[in-house]
Amino acid sequence: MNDQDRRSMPLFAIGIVKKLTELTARQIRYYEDHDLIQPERTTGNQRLFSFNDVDRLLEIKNYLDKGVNLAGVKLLLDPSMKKAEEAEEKATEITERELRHMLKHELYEAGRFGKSSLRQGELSRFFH
DNA sequence: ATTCTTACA
DNA sequence: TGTAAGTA
Repeated sequence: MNDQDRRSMPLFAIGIVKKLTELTARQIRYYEDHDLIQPERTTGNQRLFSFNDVDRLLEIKNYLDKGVNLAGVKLLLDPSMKKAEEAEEKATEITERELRHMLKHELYEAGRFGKSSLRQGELSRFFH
């Protein structure tokens, strides 16, 4: 078994994830409803989160703290966002005034790092 | 004891 | 988002 398999392995119940991310169960479930994460389910319908899910939630939390709304976070975490211009259009179209001003410039620079660099540390430094 | 869904403040 | 209710 390789690292990727390990990172995507369904291991933690929501109670663990709450402690790890300091998010409420309400928020975690809400983000799932909005397709920002897709945790596995046990036979009893209980959510099981992987390391990737936890990292993802941490990133979501960071963006949210920076003032980006769900629509914006969704775009930032979307693998299809390879070009800043593309994301910029969608962002301004969906979240209008919220992201338009702030995200315009920052997404442009962030986009220059490409998909693989759209991770926690690297991109977050653009959001001040 | 925990988590889940639904629904209302 | 928080929280209450009724379950699984």
